[in-house]
Amino acid sequence: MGRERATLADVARRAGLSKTAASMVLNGREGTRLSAEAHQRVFAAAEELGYRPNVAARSLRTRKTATIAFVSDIVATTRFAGGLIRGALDAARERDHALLITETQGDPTFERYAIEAILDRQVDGVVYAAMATRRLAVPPAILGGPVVLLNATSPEPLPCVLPDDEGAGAAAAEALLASGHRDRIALIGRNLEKEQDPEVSLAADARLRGIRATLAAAGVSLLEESFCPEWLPEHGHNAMRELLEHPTRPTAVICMNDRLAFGAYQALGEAGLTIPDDLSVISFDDDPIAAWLRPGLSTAALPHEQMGRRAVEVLLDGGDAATSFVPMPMRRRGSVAAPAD
Amino acid sequence: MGRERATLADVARRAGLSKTAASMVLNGREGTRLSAEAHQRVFAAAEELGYRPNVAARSLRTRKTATIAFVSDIVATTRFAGGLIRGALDAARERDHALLITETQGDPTFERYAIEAILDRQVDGVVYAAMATRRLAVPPAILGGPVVLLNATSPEPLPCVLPDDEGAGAAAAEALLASGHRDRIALIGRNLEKEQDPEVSLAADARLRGIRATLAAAGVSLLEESFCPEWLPEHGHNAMRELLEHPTRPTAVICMNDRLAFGAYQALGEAGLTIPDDLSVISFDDDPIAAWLRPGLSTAALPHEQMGRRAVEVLLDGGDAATSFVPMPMRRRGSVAAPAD
DNA sequence: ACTCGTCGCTAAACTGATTTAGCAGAGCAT
DNA sequence: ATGCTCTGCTAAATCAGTTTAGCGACGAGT
Repeated sequence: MGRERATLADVARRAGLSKTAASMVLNGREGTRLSAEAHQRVFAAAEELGYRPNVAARSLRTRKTATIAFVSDIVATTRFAGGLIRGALDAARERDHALLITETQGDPTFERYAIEAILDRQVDGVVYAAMATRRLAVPPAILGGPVVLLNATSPEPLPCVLPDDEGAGAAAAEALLASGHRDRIALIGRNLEKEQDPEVSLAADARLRGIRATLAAAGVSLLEESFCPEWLPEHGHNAMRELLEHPTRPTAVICMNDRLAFGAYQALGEAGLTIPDDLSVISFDDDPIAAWLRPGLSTAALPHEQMGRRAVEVLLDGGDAATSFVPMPMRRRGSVAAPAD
Repeated sequence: MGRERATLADVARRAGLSKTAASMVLNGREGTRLSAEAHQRVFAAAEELGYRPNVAARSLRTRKTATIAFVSDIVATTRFAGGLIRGALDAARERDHALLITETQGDPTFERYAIEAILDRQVDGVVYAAMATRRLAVPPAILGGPVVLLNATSPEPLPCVLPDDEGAGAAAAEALLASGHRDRIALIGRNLEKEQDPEVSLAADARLRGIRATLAAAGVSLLEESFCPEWLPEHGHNAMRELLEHPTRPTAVICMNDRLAFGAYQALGEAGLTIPDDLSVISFDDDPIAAWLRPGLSTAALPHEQMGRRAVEVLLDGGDAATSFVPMPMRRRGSVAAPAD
C-alpha cells in the first residue's frame, strides 16, 4: 500500500525551514514564535506536496494512534451490529479517528487474542460492545486506557451506553392506553432467565418495569402474561395461540420483541383474525421485519446508530462517566387501533 | 491504552545479547548464525517479560502493519454486512492481521476520507466490498497495494469474490423440476434496471440466466414473469396477487429474493391458499426471515461468511487474480412440494 | 559598553523496532 | 607467520515523526 509519499522533511525543505518548524506549524502548536510568513510557507509546501503524516511514525513518539477499537462479542449473527458500527464509524470519522474491529465470539481464547491485537496497535480507546443488552465482565488488560461499554454494563465503574428499555416499555403501554385499551392487554415474552440474570439480558426486566409501572399508574393490570423459552417467532406463535384459547380474548398484546410479534401475527392470520381490528399488537426493537408486516408493526426502535455514535462521543470527548440512556423512538405503524368493543 | 511494556532492548539486555540478536531470533530469521543457546535465552527473556513488539515501531521500518482495511459502501442498512465482516475477521485473525473498517456510504467525500484514513495507516491490503452484488469503480489511490473486491467486480483486473448466483438460479429451478413442477412455474422479481445495469446488480441477471438455462434444458419455459420496481415485500405481495388472477394458476413461484417471497406468502395467506400444498415457493438469499416463515422458505443462501473469509484469503495468501465464485447452498425448508394436480 | 529579554528559528535526541555492514576470534592452509 | 574463511555476534543507520534544549540577532534598559 502507499508509495512515494512526501515526508515532513520534504515539506520543511521546500518551505526553507526545519522539520521542527514544519511540525509545529502543521500541528498548530500554540505559543510558538514562528512568523506568519513561515506558517504560510509550510502550509503551502504541505499542500503542494500533498503531505500526509505517517501515522506509525507519529504514534511511535506520541503513543496516540487516532484509532479506536470496537470489540464486540458477536457481530455476525445479529442484524443490529450494523447500526452500532455505523454510528461508531460516523462519530469516529467526525473526530478523525479510525475504527479497528474485533470479535470475541464469547470465546476466552479469541478474547485474549483480540485484546492483544488492540494493545499491540496501541489504540486510543476501546468501545466494548455486547449485541444483546446485558452485564458483562471487562477484561482487565484494557482498563489501562479509556473504555466505554456499549449496550452493556459491568461491575467496574465505566461509562455505559444503553437503550432506554424502561422508557420504551412505558411508551408501549402508554400507546395502548391512549388508544383506549384497558383491562384486556396481554403480554407475550415473559422469560425469567432474561429478567433475572443481568448477564443474559437487561432489556427484559427494564421493559417489563416500564410496562407495569405505566399500566399500574392507570390502574390497569395485565390480563395475561405468556412465558416464552426464547424470543423467536415460533414462541410468539405458540403464545398467541394459547392466548386465543383463553375465555376472554385480549384486545391488545405487547410482545417483548418483534420476532415474537411476527409469530403472533402468524397465529392471528391462521385464526382468521385481523390486526388491528380484532386485536392490536405493539412491540420492541424495530427489526426490519416490522415495516414489512401487514399491517406494519408499531414498535419501539432500538436506536443502534445513535448508541454507536454516543459510545464514541463519550470515549473521545470524555464527559460523564455515567450511564447514557438513549431513547427508543416509537415507530407508529398500523398495528394499534382502538379496541372493537 | 497500554503501559510499561517491555521493549526489544529490555529483552536483549535480559538475554545478555544485542537488540539485533534478539530481533533476529524473535523473527525466526533463517541463515543467521546465532547459537541454539542464544535462541533459548532470547525466548526465555521475551517470555518472562511478556514482550510484545510495538507495531508502530515495526511498521515504521518495514512498512507492514499486519492490518487490512475493509472498505464498504454501506454496512448498516443491510443485514448481510455482518456475515461478510465476520468471515473477513476470522480469516484475518487466523493470519494474525487486524481489520480496520470504513464506510463510504456511496459518498465521494466520505470515500476520499476513508481512503486517506487507510493510506495514512499504511494498511497491507484492502477488501473493497459492496453490499449489493454489483460492478463498481475502485478509487485509483488504493491500487498501489493489494486489493480484493468483495461482492463486486470492477473494470480493473482485480481479484473478485462473488456469490454463485447463476448456480443458485439453476439450483432453484432444478429443485422445482425435481419436485415435479413443469409448465406452471412463475417468476417474481424481474427488474430490467437490475438485470441490465451491472452497476446496480449482478445478481439479478445471473440468477435469471441460471433459472432459464436449467428450465430450457428440461424443455420448460416460465408460465409468467412478474416485474417488480424493487425487491421488497410489498412488490412481492402485489406480484403474487396479480399472478393469482391469472386464468392458469402457477404450481410454483421462484422469487428473486426472500423479501419478495415474504410478500408472496402474505398474498397467498390473504387468498386462503396454503404453501406448499396449493403452491410451492423458492427463493434466494436466506434472509433470517426465511427460517421464521411458516412453512420455512426454501432458499439459496448468500454465503456471506464464506465470501468475507475468501476475500481475506485471496488478499493475504495471494493466489489467483481471478474471480472466485462462492457456492450458494440451498436451504431446503417446507415451501416446496409436488404440485397438487 | 554591558546585560537582559524576546524573537524566530534549529540541532539533536527520542520513540522501538529492522537491517546493513562489519568486527573479533578460531581454525585451517600455505 | 600470514592470509583466509567461517562462526557468532554487535554497532550504527534507518524509518518519519515529536519534543527538548538552546542559539544568534536584535532592541531596550542602565
